[in-house]
Amino acid sequence: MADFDRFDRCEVTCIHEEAVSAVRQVMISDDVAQSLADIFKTLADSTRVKMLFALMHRELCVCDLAAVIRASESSVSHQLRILRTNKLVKFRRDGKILYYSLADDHVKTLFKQGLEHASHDEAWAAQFLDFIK
Amino acid sequence: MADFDRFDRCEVTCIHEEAVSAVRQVMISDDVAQSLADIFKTLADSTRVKMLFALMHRELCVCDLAAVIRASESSVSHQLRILRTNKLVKFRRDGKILYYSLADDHVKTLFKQGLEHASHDEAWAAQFLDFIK
DNA sequence: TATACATATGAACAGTTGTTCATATGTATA
DNA sequence: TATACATATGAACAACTGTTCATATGTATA
Repeated sequence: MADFDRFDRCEVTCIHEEAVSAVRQVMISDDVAQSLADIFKTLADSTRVKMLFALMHRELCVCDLAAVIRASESSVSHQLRILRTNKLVKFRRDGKILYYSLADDHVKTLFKQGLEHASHDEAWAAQFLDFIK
Repeated sequence: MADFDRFDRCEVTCIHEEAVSAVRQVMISDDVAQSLADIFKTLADSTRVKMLFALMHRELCVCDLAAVIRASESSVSHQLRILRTNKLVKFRRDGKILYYSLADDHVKTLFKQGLEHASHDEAWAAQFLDFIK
């Protein structure tokens, strides 16, 4: 670590010292980088993407969610736990049934940005961006 | 699949048919869900998050990038390939040195949204959101 | 209290991912 | 053309992730 700070690792000969120290000044900590990565990790699975997209439309129970995305209820339940842990969804109970819904609007915004990046100038994303609003 | 479409799987008894078919109407395709998941997957690693955050500040060569985030040059090079493939970074060559930079502003926006979700009412994200602009 | 049922949880397993180490590629300079 | 060096790539391996299957929990109703 001290070695790193002095830029004196002999294997590395091309370092632009000013550039490196300038960027280090503003660099995020490992913890923050990890938190950020964790959010994206939560969204980095097509099953969860489909679940969140469905919940964007309306609240749904576990079993409906499974039917909508054509997945097993067990799988959906496992994934819901991940979404719950990461505060992306909330739920209310009505008898035996749990109704899940989006915790807030962050997911919508993230999906919007994600689709805009994915689509570039392609047209297929237009209707979904439109739906997201 | 026909079974699914008719909602007649005997194991599933709690389906709200109207809800399920309503959401299916607007549901994204598997391909779109996968594309969206792939974008987030690209951002779902703290090494890549740090690399992108560094490149948000200024363009850097592979070796500088490695020094900034304290990772091996080989690892950084592997990760850069992933970022290149997913069109998040671009590069220019100057002699033997390759300078990498962000491909566009989508990453900034995604990080901003991600941090806002992660931070909720916590203060630690303020300076980074401020830096991102 | 017994039964049914919606959902949750745990263990197991295959598939994926990130790092390291060794080696290859491509560019500049002697 | 030979050497140095910045970067890329491939193979190998450990760590992680998502699904399935079996089982548990919790709630309503008979």
